[in-house]
Amino acid sequence: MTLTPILARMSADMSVRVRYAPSPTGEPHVGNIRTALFNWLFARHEGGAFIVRLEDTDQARYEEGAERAIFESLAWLGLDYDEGPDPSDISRDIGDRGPYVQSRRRDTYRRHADQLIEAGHAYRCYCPAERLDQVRKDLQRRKLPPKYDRHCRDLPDPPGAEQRLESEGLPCVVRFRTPLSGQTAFHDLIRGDIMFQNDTLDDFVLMKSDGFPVYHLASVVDDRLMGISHVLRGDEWLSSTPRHVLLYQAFDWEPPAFAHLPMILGPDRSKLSKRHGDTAVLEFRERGFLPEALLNFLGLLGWSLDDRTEIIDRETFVRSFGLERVLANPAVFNFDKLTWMNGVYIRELAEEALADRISPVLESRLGTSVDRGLLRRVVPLIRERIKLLTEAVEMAGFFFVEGELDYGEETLLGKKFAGDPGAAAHALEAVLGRVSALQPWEHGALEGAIRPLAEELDLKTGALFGLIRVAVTGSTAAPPLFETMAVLGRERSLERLRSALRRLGP
RNA sequence: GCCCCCAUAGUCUAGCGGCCCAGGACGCCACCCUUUCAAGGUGGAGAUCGCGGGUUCGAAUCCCGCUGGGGGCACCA
Repeated sequence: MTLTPILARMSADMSVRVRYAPSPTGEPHVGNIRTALFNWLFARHEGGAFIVRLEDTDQARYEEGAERAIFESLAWLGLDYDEGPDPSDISRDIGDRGPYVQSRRRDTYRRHADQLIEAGHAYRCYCPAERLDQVRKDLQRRKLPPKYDRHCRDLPDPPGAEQRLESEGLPCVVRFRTPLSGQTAFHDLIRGDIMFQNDTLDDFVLMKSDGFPVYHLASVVDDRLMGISHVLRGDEWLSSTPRHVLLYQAFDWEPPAFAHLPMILGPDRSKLSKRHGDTAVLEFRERGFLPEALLNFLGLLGWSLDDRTEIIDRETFVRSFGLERVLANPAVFNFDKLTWMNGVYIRELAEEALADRISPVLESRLGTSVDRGLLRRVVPLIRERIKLLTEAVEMAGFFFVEGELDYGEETLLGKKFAGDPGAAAHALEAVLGRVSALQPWEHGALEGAIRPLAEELDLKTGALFGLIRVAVTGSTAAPPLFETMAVLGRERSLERLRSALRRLGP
């Protein structure tokens, strides 16, 4: 009876707890969400908890609506979390180790900063920004590392000096008193043992003058208070990890396990960012990517199942994922491969399911409502022809629009009838004559009626079919002709053939 | 400038001392299928495993150096 809570606590302490800690400074991009994915996979594989924490301690960089984009990106990819802000109301929490929004934890950070000051691990710094800039510039000009010169580290001794400065209204920051010598080492689950000389570090800021903490303090305090067992984050954090380890030591806390994930690079091999184009997660949704395809692709950036498996579903990922197979080297985001993979997923989707995905895309792009029955018949014609949902617009939009199609005479005539509109008109008339009263109006009958016509007109089948194709679809690339005409229906097909004829003039 | 990380084809990767004069995938090329476009099938080009030293009977695999690339060095995260 007394054992139960102890055992429960022990297993809770030993269980895996990981977090995704984005800051609401914009829409999450794919590199960022890959970190979320690996955290999620690790948590799910280990049967641990996946926690989301909003790191909104930079008022200047805050962007309106960023939280919504974060939650939407996670939801779109199906990365559910166990603890974090309530997406429907950020002022509320899911889970009992919150708040999960750092701006609501300010007194916690203040308390911990004070604690460090009292213990002699931190101090107040009154240097104005201009002085810091000056110092930094000087050092850079002298080709020296741009570090804070520790001007306030040991301020004039008279007791009360600090208070005096404060009462004079001087703003101050709190800095960490970094050891001047020695080294700080830690183990990275992906890279092994890493060591830094303390004298290469400087007295970094813990609390800003606006009362907000800086990342280093906030994340360490939160990771500790939230019971984070493993910190899986991007490689760009590797060089600030010694600072974090030093903080854990100053607090006399056991640090979590660290694993620095390889970064995702743009085509120019620099860290992926907005300037590489459309890298925002939700932008991929706009462009017609399937979340399961993006997830599959991202899961394979820096991790692999074996030497040949490319298509991996969510369950297999969860079952197989492990840090042992995470690579240390960065990966360039290969857009072509993602697009190919998206095509694979589209083809694997059941027709009904694919119709569900395509319908809203068509409706928003075409600006009309899409008839479900018609769409259901169109899907089998295009599913092997599109790699992106948005391609359904070009490939099959003509099924859903009324009125004249938008194409020019040059397209209609193509190479085969170039300069000879008379012959094209003649062929179209022949087709109309042959097909107007055709019974039944279906694929086989249409082909049976039109194919022989080519020979009768002394035309290549390709030439005749091509002409009809443009007339009926408005494009030279479309689904198979007779199926298309069958689905489009007699009236609309004939109408479009007549329209093409009219364009060729008398 | 200093610190740290990384290094197999254009790209993503397999490889953890002999099975590899290196396997898979995207992309590319050719052919087949074919009414266009795709999808599919077959075949192909493409890597002196960044370079140089070691260790070892034997190295893509271990060690060292170099070079190259990336990241960090804010009152940003």
